[in-house]
Amino acid sequence: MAVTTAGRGRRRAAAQGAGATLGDRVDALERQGYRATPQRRAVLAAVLGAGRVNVSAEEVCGRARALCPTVNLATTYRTLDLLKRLGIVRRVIYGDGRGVFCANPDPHYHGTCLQCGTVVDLPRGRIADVLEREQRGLTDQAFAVVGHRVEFYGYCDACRSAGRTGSIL
Amino acid sequence: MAVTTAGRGRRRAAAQGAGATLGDRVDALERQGYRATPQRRAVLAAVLGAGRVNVSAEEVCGRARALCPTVNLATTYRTLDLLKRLGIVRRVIYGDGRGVFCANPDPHYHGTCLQCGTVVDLPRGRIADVLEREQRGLTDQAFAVVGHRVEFYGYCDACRSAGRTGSIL
DNA sequence: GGGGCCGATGAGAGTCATTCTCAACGCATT
DNA sequence: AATGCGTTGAGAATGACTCTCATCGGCCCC
Ligand SMILES: [Zn+2]
Ligand SMILES: [Zn+2]
Ligand SMILES: [Zn+2]
Ligand SMILES: [Zn+2]
Repeated sequence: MAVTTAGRGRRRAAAQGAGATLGDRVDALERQGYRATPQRRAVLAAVLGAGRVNVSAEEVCGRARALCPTVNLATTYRTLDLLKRLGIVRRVIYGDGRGVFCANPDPHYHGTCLQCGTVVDLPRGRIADVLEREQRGLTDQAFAVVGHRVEFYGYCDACRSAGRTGSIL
Repeated sequence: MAVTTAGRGRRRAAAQGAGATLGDRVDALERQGYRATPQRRAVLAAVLGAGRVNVSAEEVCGRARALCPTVNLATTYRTLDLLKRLGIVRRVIYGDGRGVFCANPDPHYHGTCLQCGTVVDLPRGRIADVLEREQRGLTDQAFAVVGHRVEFYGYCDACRSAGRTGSIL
């Protein structure tokens, strides 16, 4: 995959949602007044290309360097933070406090492997509305609940087939 | 509150659950072969005395020092980790990756204040079994789900009455 | 009632992810 | 060419947490 500067403004305006492409995110970036530098394109491509498995900032930086060798870890953090503010990526914290990044625009959950710490996307079921109903009842005079977050844990394919069932928690 | 060395072995054996006291935890500690040193008693008292609001290791250390001035931050971490292994405290990670400790033995949820980061205990509703049913359906060939964690977020009393509604996330 | 044993401790150094600082750079505008 | 400004790389700084190691304090045995 190569990162080019082509394509500005000649794509349909599918900025958000499941069908959004790399170019759409570049457009979104520029529409908000940010420059789509080679570094930012590379970070964007790296995090979008990670697929179902979520990636740490360091991994994103490594993948981005394959597309633009000058990408620096500080720039990676800066860009990921920018993308987070624009709603393009999510930052997920798992059990031991490390952060990973997810560019999946569809509503979904996250599952953390108890053995190796890998964080994968899981399809969304029908929990959300139950949780939303519940969270209204949780509000009392000491705390007003406005949202929630669910995290599942278990074992990834690699760890399961290797018979590893330890726990990092 | 003072931390004494008295009471070993002359309390009823209510080691776990809602009615457990400081002394019960001391017993549990010694029954497993660990010494109930003044430092450990102080850390235990500090984390038990925190109430509904969960506390960071540094806060625990500060509170513990009021009971035993020699308590060190390293000892606080060591003791909290020991208490976690014994099931006496829980470590909760909130949105920005910081850890807080909770000694509430009853099943309950945690709510994080989006403004100040305070983590409070919230009563458990009837979500748990819905989630457990759901998590079975989430298991596929790429990930085996074995558990889950829910975290609510909102605004604590202090921030609400001060009209602060920012977000640390 | 002194000596060894061993778990526990304090102080400080080390680690690791993340953030900050600052001089240099790219690129557009004059 | 000179100016301006958003962006960048390198490295220092931060902050939560962990590790190392010399020392401490009971405890058992003689
Ligand atoms: Zn995701
Ligand atoms: Zn795994
Ligand atoms: Zn709690
Ligand atoms: Zn608050």
